[in-house]
Amino acid sequence: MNRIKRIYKALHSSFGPQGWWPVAGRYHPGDYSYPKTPQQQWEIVAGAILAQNTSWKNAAAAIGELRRKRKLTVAAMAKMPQQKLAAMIRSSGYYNEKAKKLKIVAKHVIDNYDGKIQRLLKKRTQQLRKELLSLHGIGPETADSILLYAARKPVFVIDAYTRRIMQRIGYDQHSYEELQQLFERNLSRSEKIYNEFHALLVELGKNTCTKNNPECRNCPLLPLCSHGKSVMKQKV
DNA sequence: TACCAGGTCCTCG
DNA sequence: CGAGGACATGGT
Repeated sequence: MNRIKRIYKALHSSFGPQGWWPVAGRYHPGDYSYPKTPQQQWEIVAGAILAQNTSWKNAAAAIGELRRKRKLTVAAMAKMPQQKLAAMIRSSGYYNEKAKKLKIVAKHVIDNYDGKIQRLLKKRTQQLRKELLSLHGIGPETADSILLYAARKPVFVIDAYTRRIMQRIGYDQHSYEELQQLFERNLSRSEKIYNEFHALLVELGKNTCTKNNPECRNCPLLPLCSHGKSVMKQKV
């Protein structure tokens, strides 16, 4: 078994299934049947934008507010005044930028897919990826999150946690594409595995492999990590 | 008080 | 290319 697979196995054994992406307000561990509806697909697309460089808690509060006000739909966001939308998603931070981005994507779906998000998400993976990246406000991580979690395509998502963890373990890849290829080349092309793996990396990055003072003592990757080993050696 | 959090865009060398 | 700044709230 290669090193990447060993990392996955160690994380999965330690943490168990994560149940990403949170849909309908909660996680669904071990249940890969989401999203079940276009409404839920859009919830993931919007969530991916709202979560940009922000804690999930803050993004989730914005999603909750949109749901409460019945604005968590393509049609509602496309026609709502940007300023009004911005006020509703205030908790997610960068609310003016994000309101603009949400409207751009919603309008794109209205103008090109009759407002049906499922039509957009049904396109072939690479074509869809390019189309998403062409929209202002959707970069590689957001595009790949949409591909993996909303469209359920086998695309590995790279985020800040993944970068930090892989760098500490000892990998020298640094660009988005390099890291993505590292994972995709060493794993079966499986949407479920990519889904769980990314979620597990986030779990590790949030609670153990933190930016400052990582808890290497309790890290399931300690035997596989160059940083962890040197830290533990010094501790003695 | 600072720093961090499930990025992206723009500008400048 | 890569570095640096702007965008902004809520938790510790």
